[in-house]
Amino acid sequence: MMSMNSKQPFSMHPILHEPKYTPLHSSSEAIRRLQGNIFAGFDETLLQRAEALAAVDIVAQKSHPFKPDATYHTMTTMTSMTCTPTSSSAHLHHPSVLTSHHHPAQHHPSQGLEGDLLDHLTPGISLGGMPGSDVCSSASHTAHAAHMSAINHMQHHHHQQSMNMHPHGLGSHSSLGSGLDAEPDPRELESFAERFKQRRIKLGVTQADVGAALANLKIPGVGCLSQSTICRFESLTLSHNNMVALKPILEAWLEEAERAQREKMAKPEIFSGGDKKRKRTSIAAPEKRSLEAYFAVQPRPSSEKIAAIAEKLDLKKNVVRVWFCNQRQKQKRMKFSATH
DNA sequence: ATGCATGAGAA
DNA sequence: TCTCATGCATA
Repeated sequence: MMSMNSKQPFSMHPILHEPKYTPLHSSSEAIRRLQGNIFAGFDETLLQRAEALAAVDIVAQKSHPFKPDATYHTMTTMTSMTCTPTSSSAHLHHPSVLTSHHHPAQHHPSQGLEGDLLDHLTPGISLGGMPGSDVCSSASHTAHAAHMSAINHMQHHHHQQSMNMHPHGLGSHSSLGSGLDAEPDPRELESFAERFKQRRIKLGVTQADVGAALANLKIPGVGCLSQSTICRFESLTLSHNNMVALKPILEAWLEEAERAQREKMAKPEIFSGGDKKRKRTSIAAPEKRSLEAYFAVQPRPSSEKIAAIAEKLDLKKNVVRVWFCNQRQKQKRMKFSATH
């Protein structure tokens, strides 16, 4: 409820780089690896089991008469990219992001299983036989044809600023010798996020407003952010690093906004005064359950496996691949993750 | 508030 | 190809 978006920032990626990296919840990664390793030898069994579970779920909840259709396409819209509502401002476009390095050495653990695992996938096996529910079928993937590219909004030049700028007071610094970060403290982040939200609301500003207003701060490398990102920041559903990187920026905005308000209050009474839309695939519940089951046993399926799963679920391979990517990301986010 | 998607950069 | 930060579209 709430959140009225009225404006959509055009936005570009701010380049928040972040030199520091917190040991990240080693737990999730460890878990991942563990799963991979542990299950390595039992793939088949587990998969079957996952399947079975998924199937059970399907049966148990087949309540809907039909499945809503998978993708909707909406296209054509004019691009109304208004970025800064309050004041015009074009921001720069920065390619870089906050990449923290630390590659978790991706181990593709044992993926050598397959063979026929996918053979049992039967997501749609509806035992109870419900005529009208053909759960997994209607995959109406509309062909996407050519997509992307050409998306170059205005701007451009400069690129750089890459990952290591600490000149400003944005992150880190003070890394003398030990080069370790400042406050990877989750508690601090959590409380800040909460205070931020409260103060923001007190100011009567929406998440979208905040995102758009960031561009007005003119912080080098920082353009506007979307309502989504602000929302995620407040709800701590961003990666730890992302939270750490965004905190100083939002903090700066908050102070500036409160300062401006005080100023206004102090005074007597002045004032007076497209194109194509992206389509969002909707994965039906049954398919989603199957995906989750697979994810439980193998969070990082090989390309082949992904293809097989996609086929079984009647989804596009890319959709399945992206789903796994997003699922992994989700798992790494803060909130209740193992870190707390 | 969240699901699915894009893109840059790193492996 | 994966990860990560982020966004559009939508519930």
